[in-house]
Amino acid sequence: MTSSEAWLEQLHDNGYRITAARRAVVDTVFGATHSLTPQEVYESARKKYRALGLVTVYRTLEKLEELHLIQRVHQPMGCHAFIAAGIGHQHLLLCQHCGQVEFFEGDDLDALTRSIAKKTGYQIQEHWLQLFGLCANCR
Amino acid sequence: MTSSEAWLEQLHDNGYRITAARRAVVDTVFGATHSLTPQEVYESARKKYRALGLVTVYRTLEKLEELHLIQRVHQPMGCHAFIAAGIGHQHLLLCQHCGQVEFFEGDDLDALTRSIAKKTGYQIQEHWLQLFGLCANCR
DNA sequence: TACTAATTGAAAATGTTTTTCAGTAAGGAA
DNA sequence: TTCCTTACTGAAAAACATTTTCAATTAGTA
Repeated sequence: MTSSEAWLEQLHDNGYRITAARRAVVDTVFGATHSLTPQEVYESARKKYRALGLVTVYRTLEKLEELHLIQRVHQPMGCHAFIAAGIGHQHLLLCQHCGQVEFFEGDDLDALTRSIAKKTGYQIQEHWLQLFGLCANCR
Repeated sequence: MTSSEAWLEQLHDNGYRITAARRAVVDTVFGATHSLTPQEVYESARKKYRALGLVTVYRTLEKLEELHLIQRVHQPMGCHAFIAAGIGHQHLLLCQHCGQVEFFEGDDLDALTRSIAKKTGYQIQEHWLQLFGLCANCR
């Protein structure tokens, strides 16, 4: 089941209720190919559910992030946008022109990590890797 | 010359004036081993120059960033802190316990980049890599 | 030393996110 | 179905963060 219904089910399974407001937010963020700020989610989701309040957008995004269904996207211009989360260990690839977001996996940073750990004395626990460029359409 | 004087000189060379307020901010950020938010810079720099205003901190950080003397640090908890910039192509290593920031270089992501470019059709132009862990003292 | 334009801090304005609150409604239990 | 508890809602207010405005000050050159 790969649809926004699965997200709603996840919310329900975690004791959260399914409401019209949440449906609108979930439908908006699920399957978006660009990252969206709370304000952008609000504007878009309100087309589906007119009475939606911005506060509910913040609250719903918070819960979706907590359940790892969405994740924050970090960019030079700002870090307030969200995108549906990748599954497992994945990294982001961002188009600098149109803003499209893609995931990729298969980075092997073990050698690098070991080398840095040895050099610095750090015990490395996590890494962030993000690529920026131009997507097939924009190049 | 590796001192905060060099930063002041850079400011001067770019047509900015050197003032007591700027000295206090520069002295605070230069050589800090942890990233600092504007508020933290303000609190610390005010010990050196009591009359300093928060607005001037924002304005000075803006100029230092513009001259690539400092850079923004992105973290899960927030992206509003700054640290003295690395020289050339360097990446960040952050201690999750004490917040210490270190730089490292020598990442070779060419193979990965080429592979992702081929797979996705992207023309990759830039990358962000950041490692998180525990520093020698905190582990 | 004098002058001009950049810089200053305070206050106001703007923008974003969180909290408060009273009314509403989801969804399990009967 | 109906009832009941409790989560959820939007609006307004509050809390924060950042930027703009402005009149007074001061750096740095002529």
